[in-house]
Amino acid sequence: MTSQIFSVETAESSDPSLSAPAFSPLYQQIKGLILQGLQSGEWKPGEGIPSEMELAARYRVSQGTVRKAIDELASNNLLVRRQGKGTFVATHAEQQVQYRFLKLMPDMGQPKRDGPAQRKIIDCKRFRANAEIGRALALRTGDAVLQVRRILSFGGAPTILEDLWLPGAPFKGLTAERLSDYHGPMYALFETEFGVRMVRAEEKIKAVVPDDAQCKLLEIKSHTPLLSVERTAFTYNDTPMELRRGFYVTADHHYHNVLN
Amino acid sequence: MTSQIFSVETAESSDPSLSAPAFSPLYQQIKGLILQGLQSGEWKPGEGIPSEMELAARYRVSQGTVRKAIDELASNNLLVRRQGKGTFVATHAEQQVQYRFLKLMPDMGQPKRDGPAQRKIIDCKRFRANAEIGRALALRTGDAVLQVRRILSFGGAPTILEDLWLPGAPFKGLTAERLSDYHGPMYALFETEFGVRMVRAEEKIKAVVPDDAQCKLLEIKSHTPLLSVERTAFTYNDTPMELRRGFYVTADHHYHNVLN
DNA sequence: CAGTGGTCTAGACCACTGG
DNA sequence: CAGTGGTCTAGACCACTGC
Repeated sequence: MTSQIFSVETAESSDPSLSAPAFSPLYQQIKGLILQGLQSGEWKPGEGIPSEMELAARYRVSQGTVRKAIDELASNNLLVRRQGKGTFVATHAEQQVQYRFLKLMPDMGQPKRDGPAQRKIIDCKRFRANAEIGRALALRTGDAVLQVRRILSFGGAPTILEDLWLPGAPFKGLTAERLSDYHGPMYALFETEFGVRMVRAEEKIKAVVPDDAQCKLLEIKSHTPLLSVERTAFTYNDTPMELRRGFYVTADHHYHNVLN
Repeated sequence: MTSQIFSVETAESSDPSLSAPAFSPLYQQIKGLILQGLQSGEWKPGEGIPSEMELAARYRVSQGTVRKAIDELASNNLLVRRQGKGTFVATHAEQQVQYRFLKLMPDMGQPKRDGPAQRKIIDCKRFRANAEIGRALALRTGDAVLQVRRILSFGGAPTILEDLWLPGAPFKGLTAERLSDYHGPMYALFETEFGVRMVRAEEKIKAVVPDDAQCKLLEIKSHTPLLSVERTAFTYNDTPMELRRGFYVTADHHYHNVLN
């Protein structure tokens, strides 16, 4: 079983020294096939995927090969392995860490945040993408965009003011009411209601001075600096699906990061 | 070769339901042994470790088992694999990314920073640890501590002001002159001159207002907020070896982070 | 108990590096 | 070319879960 099942790496041109050899190990191809199943919705967040033996049979490779493929997907947080039970599609819902992408922690106290956050939706409106939003979300200027503004409070103190921009098409039907009614992480709602799963994100962080509106909403004095956190979140295929600009009050909290 | 070479997991008491089963896979034990070699200095940063086959023979396990051990150490950035050449101890010197732990990027421009940073050592003095420093570095209050203050500039603009605290014992002989003379990352100097390798770090980030001294050193106006980045860096064994408090000017730069 | 993921082995072959 | 890491297989057994 050394032969390639999938017609890859066969692009052997007359001059192999030019252009890429394009060698791709079998397990990478399997990884790609599993990824397709995830994107296509064959297996939904929270559900289990077939056992390693089943997948090995389906793709006609050994168990060790699909194992290595799954290993990588699991280390990318796309799958979750549970010994004795199976392998499951990762989800933002029913996750021990309520906010996987929120790295703001209280200065004192446990990794567990001081109780669940209070969330208040301030605004939720549609408009047409300007150049900046369009670029960030890979849309054309003028395409429909949804903007959400909300405040998160910890222990009663307003701490995070954030604006979100979402592409209008995938999120058709999202309203302030639906956001307010939903209990649980926003990304979990995106999964269950709109079939959009956030997989990865990048953040750019700066220190800024608040404007008057921000001071009022966050109940801070005008000289209190804010942490500006601009996040782009991606679904499968590195498709950007959300732009988010958050302003964090860091009087009693800090952004926590681990470097390896 | 299923039997355990190392006397582990044999602690089978009369009541196995009580206390931990303490089962540890073979490859974890191998990982521990390799780690010992790294800590003890048997293999130094930049050097190569024995080949997988050699290690397999030495530890009396299969190649696949040491392979899995090395895989984990490599994903922890302790080792670097190079196909066809061997496996090497990771080092902060001779690394493509000059500053592995510095996540400040220019707003515009490549991931490559705008040329190498200009570094200026402002101060380097010894004193005795107060309670806070002692706690952070796992020292007793009163133990010798080294404090360094320096400024990093990018393209001529002072951008980072940072204070470092180091335990006095391992860094005996460190002077401002030696720091100034050294070209390359500070952590590389720590490796080659003091045998201290930084493996992991944690950062706590806040937005703060600068004081007068910081304004003068960073050449900024008093209303310019700063990013406060407090880092604890660890060697092997999760031993804290450095406390660092940096203040970043984020007018033209941002702290870049990736979330998975 | 059967089914799942997790470990370990032994051996074959491939891709890359350097002399 | 020999030596290294990288891939793939086949099969055995272990640890955990749930019925």
